[in-house]
Formats: sequence, C-alpha cells, structure tokens
Amino acid sequence: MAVTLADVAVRAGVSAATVSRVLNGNYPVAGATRNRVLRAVEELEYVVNGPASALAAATSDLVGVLVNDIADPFFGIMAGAVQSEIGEPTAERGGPKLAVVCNTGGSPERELTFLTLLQRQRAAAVVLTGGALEDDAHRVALTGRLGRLESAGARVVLCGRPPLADTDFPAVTFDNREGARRITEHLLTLGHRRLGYLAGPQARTTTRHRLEGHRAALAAAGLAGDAARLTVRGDYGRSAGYAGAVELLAREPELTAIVAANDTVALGACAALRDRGVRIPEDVSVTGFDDLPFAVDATPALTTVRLPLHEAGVRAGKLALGREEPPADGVVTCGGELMVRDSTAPPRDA
Amino acid sequence: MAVTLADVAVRAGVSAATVSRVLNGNYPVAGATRNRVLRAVEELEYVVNGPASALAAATSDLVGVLVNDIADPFFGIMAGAVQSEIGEPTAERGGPKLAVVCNTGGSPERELTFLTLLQRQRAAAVVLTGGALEDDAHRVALTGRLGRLESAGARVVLCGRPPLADTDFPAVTFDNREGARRITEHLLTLGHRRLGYLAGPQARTTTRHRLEGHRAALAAAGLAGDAARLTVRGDYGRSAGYAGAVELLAREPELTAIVAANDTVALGACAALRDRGVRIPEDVSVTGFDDLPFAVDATPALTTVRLPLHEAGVRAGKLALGREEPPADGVVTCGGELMVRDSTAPPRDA
DNA sequence: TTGAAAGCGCTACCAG
DNA sequence: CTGGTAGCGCTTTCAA
Repeated sequence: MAVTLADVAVRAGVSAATVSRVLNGNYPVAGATRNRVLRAVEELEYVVNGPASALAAATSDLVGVLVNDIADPFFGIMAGAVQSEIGEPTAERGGPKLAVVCNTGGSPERELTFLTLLQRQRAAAVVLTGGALEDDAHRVALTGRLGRLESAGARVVLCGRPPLADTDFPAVTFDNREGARRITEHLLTLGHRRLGYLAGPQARTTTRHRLEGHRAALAAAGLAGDAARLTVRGDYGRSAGYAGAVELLAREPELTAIVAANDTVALGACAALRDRGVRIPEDVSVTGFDDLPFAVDATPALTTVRLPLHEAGVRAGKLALGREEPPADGVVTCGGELMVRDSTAPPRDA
Repeated sequence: MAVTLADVAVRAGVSAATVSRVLNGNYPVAGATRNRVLRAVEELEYVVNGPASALAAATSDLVGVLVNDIADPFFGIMAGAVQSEIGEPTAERGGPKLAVVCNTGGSPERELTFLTLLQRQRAAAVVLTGGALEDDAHRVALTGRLGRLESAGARVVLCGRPPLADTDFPAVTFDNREGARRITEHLLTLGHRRLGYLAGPQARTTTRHRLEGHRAALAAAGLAGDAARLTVRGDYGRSAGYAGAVELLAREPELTAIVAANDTVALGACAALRDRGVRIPEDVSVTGFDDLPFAVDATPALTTVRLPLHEAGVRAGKLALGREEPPADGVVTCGGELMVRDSTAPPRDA
C-alpha cells in the first residue's frame, strides 16, 4: 500500500502525532524535529490521505461549486474565480481547498443530488451560482438540504442569486433589475419605440428580475402596452436566442431593438438577424447581459450590461472560507453599478 | 453530531454490516430487511460519510478533471460530458461519481499541484484534458505523479492530448494535424496564396500539431517559403487573436486568409479585422478550430474545423470508469474525420 | 515539546 | 442471509 503517516514517523524517528502536527502546522514543534519530518516526507514522497484526515477531523478541504451550465463562460468565469480564491492556502486552518465544480444543467433534481453528494464528502463549503429556480416545492427542498449541510458544518454561499427566504446564508448578488431597466431606458433615450425582449427560462430569479427592469423602463415611457406581445421566452442557450429573434420579427417586423436576457441568447439573436439579412445595429440594435468578452469581440455591434463575474466569484470564495464577514443583512451587492457597454445605434427612423 | 450508520442499524434493528450491504448493494440482502433499512435511512435523513467510506474501502468516488481554462467553452463542453458520463451510477461498483474540475490555467506547476491534491483525495480516476506541455522536465515530473496516482489505484485518462511517452495511459485524441492540413488545403484550393497563421502557445502539443498540418499543406503547394514570416504566436485567448491579426496585417497587408489555432483566437482576429475596416470573409477569410457553437453563430463568416468535444468527453469518462476497454495501442481517435464547416470565400483577386 | 492511545464511521472478512 | 469485529490512516486529547 501507499506510504502512511506512520511510515513517515518511523523514518523521522518521531511519533505519528508529531508528524501530524508538523503537517498541519497548528501546534508548536521544535525546528529540528520539524525539519526531520519534512525531509522524511520528501524522501518517502508521502501524500496525506484526505479521507482519513477528513474522517478524523470531521471536515474535508473540498468546496462545492454548483453551476447551471459549465459550458457557459458566464459560469466558467465565476467558477474559476472561486477556485483561484479558495486555492490559496488559508491562514487559519489547512492548506489549499479544492473546488468541486458540479454541473446541474439547470435541473432542480440534480441540484439537490449534488448537494447530497457534497454533504457525503463533508464539503467545507458550498457555493450556489447563477439564477435560482422560483418554485415553492423546490425552495423548500433546497432549504432543507442546505440547512442540513450547514448543520453538518459546511458554509453555504449564494452567488448570482438573491438570499433564500427563511435562511441567512450570505448572498453575492448582481442588480439585475436595475441593469435591465437602465439598458432599456438607454434604448428608449436613443429613440427606440419597438423593443423586443428575449427572456430567460421560466421561474428563474434572473429571468424575472431582468424582465421586471425592462418592463419598468417601458412603463415609465408609456410603452407597457406592447410589452407582453414583444416578449419571447426560452432558455439561456443560443438556439433560444435564434428562435426567439425569428419569432419577434414575425410578431413585429418593424422592430428596431432587441434586449436579450444574456449574451449567449443575444449572440443567437444576432445570428438569426444576419441570416435574415437584417443589419446590426443599423436596422436592429441587439443588447445582452453578462459582457462575455468574446461575445463583444465577435460582434462589436453587440451592447451588453457588464456583470462583474470574476469579482463575484472571488467574494463568494472569501465568504465560503470565512475570510470575509458578510454584512449584517447578508447581502453583498457586487460591482455596485452596472455598466452599459455602449455601441448602440438610434433606430433607423429616429 | 450527524446521523451515522450505527444509528440507522439500531433504528432498523439490524447490524451495521447489513446497512452497509444494503447501501452498497453489492451483497445479497433479504427484501424485508432491505426495506426496513431503507426506511430507517429515509426517516433519519442519513447521508453516508464519504471520507469514512473512502478510508475503509481505500477509494473514493471522486474523479478529477484537469482543464487548462475553465472559462473556455472548449473545456466546459468536455468537462460537462465527462461529468454526465461518470454521474450515472455504475453497474459494478458504487453510486454516481463526482467530477472535480480543476482549472490549471495552463500552468504546469498547478497541474502537478492538483494531481497531488487529487491523490490526497484518493480520486478514483483523473482525466487530463487539452493540449499537453512539451517540456522534458515537466513531462518527467508529470509521468512520476501520474504513475504514483495509478499505483494508488486511480485510473488515468488523457483527453485531447497524445499518449504520454513511457506510459500506457489510454488517450482520447483528435487528429489536429490532419484537420489543420485540410483546412489550409481547402483555402489553397479556393485560390488563397497569402495565408497568415495564428499559432497557440509555445511548447503545446496542440499548437505544434496544428501548425505542422498547416505547414504541410503550404509545402505541398510550394508555399513553404512565407510560412515562418506569416506565423504569429500567442496564447489561446482572444486578445492574442486580436494582437496577432494586427501583427499579421502589418507583416503582409495583402493577406487574404487567416487560420487560427482555435475559435477563441479566431474571434479575436475577427474583432481586429473589423476594427480596421476589413470585411470578413470578402477581404479576408478567417478560420479556426473547435467549432464552438456561439462562435459561428456570432460570426457566420467564420469557418471552423469541428472537433467532437462532447464525444471525446464521454469516451474519456467511460475509460475513466473502466466501462470501456482502451484499444491495444491505448489510443482512441475521436470523431474519425474532422469536418470543415464551410463558409469560406475565395480571395478577392482570385 | 513530544508520545500514547482513543476514536472518527465505514467496509469486509470470518463465523454462524 | 446476517452479525461480530478488526482495522483503514489520521487527529486530538491527556500525560509525561
């Protein structure tokens, strides 16, 4: 079998307890002893047995990160940020943590399943990223699972979704409502009057908040009447954006602007417009959320709302490790103000 | 503390051993007993203690997936595929495995560090994705680490990189060389004669193979002379593509085509061209590798070589779990033939 | 500052 | 088919 603590102890001529203390560095150990142990570790190529250590210490150095779609750079950026933050050795206790990125695919059942698996691993923390499902049954189930995780000693952090009712898990949030309101207001200021909206999947917090902001801006301009007709729902994928744009044009050929619930959807919409010979942004202006770098590189005419994904991930990582105390209300609003990257054109008949 | 196996055993009126058997399902247990145990598990909301189980069984249900850049959908797609494959309960042993996605950021040191962390967790398998670094010192270090992992009982699978010398780890590979050769040949057939090449980072297998294929096609057409002058190196990011395209245009203003080492680089190149008023594909045709869906949606004029990322991930997952036996030579070439998605224009003076 | 020893919760072997 | 039980390798009191 593999080299164990005991082997190292023998080689260094000390007890197992001492080796453990050296490795964890939480106890005073004489310099000479310490060096002897470290040398033995090197020579034997000793690697700690994580499970054994987790069992004895009743906690592991795994941090679960749940994402809705791992192939979406939106989540990739946040997950990468979380990992880079928790990967740094903590002062207080233990070495670097390992991020376990779990891809729920947006499925509520898988979300719960992963949480169970993470609890089974005795994860030190769990970060739930991206919009949450707004469904009572699921909310109750989720609250239960997270509660059990917490009482098993895991920290729970929400990132990119609002606080969970009846809990006090810290949440790192984006101001989706205001961002959507501002971008629509911006389009209205330019003179657009027939705006289509490509909403995200049903019953998601991000979908609802962004849609609310959009509607609020329309209402303020007295354009609420057409809102429902010019809203198409779909998931957060590009094909939904493609199909949605086609549908919007069918409903309103005189459309001059499209607001999409995220960049991926916006890109799909751009593809549809081009396939139909519509020029962007001269004929129709397209805007999205997220500000994924390649999206605007590929389509410079695409205007997006910048969400500070990386920053959110880092903050979530800090909260997950207890390196940062959450504010009294538990909500960290990330990025302060949303930025609108501006390359939008006025409508052709303005 | 949390509910333990013993608690369940008491509640169900059986021994701990029996509960363990029911939970692992590898042993015959009477139907009635079984039900009683399962009911007790439900009532007590029992969750297996992973570390304890891993310690006793000397193996965990974690599978490590190393990626070079988690924010790049190229890796997201593969990692997602691996996870969906290993997430299904195995017939032979144990429930669903949990994928640990580790973001190396392309750093060789971090690659080694993560492997140590995974060994510490007693990972059941490790999948290394994406191009490998071609550096002797690192290769030796990597071989050593992987060897130790293997002798600790972990399966090792390479995905998107060639087999590792002096080892027999199975490898799922793409035919990068032939793909690059074909796409360049394709451009030559259309009449292009001044082709720029945006190569990936130094000393990566993917970079070298793709460049070799490109050069082979040029050589076959008697155009090898200009190859070195019209090759610019950079990393696999979009800004490298942007800068690279600018550099290429400076070196050769009469350029009619650019081949990029991947889609992300190609998108950066497209952005640069547009910023300089160059039309795509009328003035310059841009091609890339990977065939990331949003890339071609955003830029329909972009032609790419399709790599079957999802399929590769699934195959890697199967190999990692031993659900599929590797062929005799250990190499699974994925996708058979590379496809060129065709929307390339002939050069303006053809 | 160090050692001895008692578990942590589970698996798997050996009886029955 | 089921129970008893000896560890798995580490952490952490409690003494020395």
